Amino acid sequence: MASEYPTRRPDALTMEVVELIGDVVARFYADYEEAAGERALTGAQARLLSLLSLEPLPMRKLAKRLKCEPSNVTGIVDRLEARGLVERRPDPNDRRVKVAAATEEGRRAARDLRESLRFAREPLAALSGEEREALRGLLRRMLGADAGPEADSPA
Amino acid sequence: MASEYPTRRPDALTMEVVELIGDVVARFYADYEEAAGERALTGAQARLLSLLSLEPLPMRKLAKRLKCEPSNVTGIVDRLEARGLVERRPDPNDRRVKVAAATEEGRRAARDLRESLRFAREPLAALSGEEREALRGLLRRMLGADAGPEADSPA
DNA sequence: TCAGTTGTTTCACTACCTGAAACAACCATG
DNA sequence: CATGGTTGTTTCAGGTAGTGAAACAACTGA
Repeated sequence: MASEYPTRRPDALTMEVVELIGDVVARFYADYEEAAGERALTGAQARLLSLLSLEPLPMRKLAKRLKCEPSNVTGIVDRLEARGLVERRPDPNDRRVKVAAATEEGRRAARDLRESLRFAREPLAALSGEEREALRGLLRRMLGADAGPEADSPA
Repeated sequence: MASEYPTRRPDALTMEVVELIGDVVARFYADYEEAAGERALTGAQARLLSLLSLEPLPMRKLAKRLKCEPSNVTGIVDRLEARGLVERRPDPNDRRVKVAAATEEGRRAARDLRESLRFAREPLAALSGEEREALRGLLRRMLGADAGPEADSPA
């Protein structure tokens, strides 16, 4: 699936774009952490809460989505639960599984967070509507290209 | 300098682009961590080493570049130094400061890492040269828009 | 029934990260 | 040149994130 020539160096234009993407990533990441921090959340907590604000998920699936070990999710959910942002529910179909769900307050916090992403407004504001559409198209193709590792439902 | 109406919700197109950027960020970040991991480096170690592969830097400046506390840098440099990838040198002009510098092996590791970023090749490979140029332009404008916080030299 | 599997947690361990305090070296001023 | 303030680095305590192994309960299939 991967490149046939893993050591071939990309051309200058590609390298420059990679550099720029790296900068954007750094900016976005920093802004995200800061927005989370303003709500006394860590980045990991914010990411988990964002997932749960869409739909409740069992611990196991949370771990898969966050690409980490289930034992790690336990701790993050513990801390969010202690603050009343998340709760654990039993799964009626399988008494082993605990379904983590955002509470009303948790959903509110997640919405707040999403809407406060400064990065969304400021740098993007420099682009016209047409340019944003062009950017959307390019990003979609980048992401679609290597087919996101969606090994989720066929588990 | 920021938006006048911090709570105004962005339009749908903007939100979608933000979503896509988020996805790109997640992909890039994961790939970066993985590439680092393959060389037995953590993400933080890899980022610090990348900086030092360009030029030696005093601890204080490293902290500024990494946007973290100097006390944190101490530990990361400690671990890299223990592995021979980085060394601390005295600053002839100021006996208080320690200048961290990548060793030959450290520079090699950083170059390796940079060239192995899969994200550089695969998703970008889906774009034509023209599209890459367009993307470069858009990213540049996004980053230039809010003037990167370059409070570095006037320190 | 009972062996194997799966979902969650606990535990030990490492790394990251912050803030406060210690310490050395610099610098300015009297 | 003494001395007090500042700056650069480290140490420490404390909390979060992350892994991997082991424990445990509950499910599943033979």
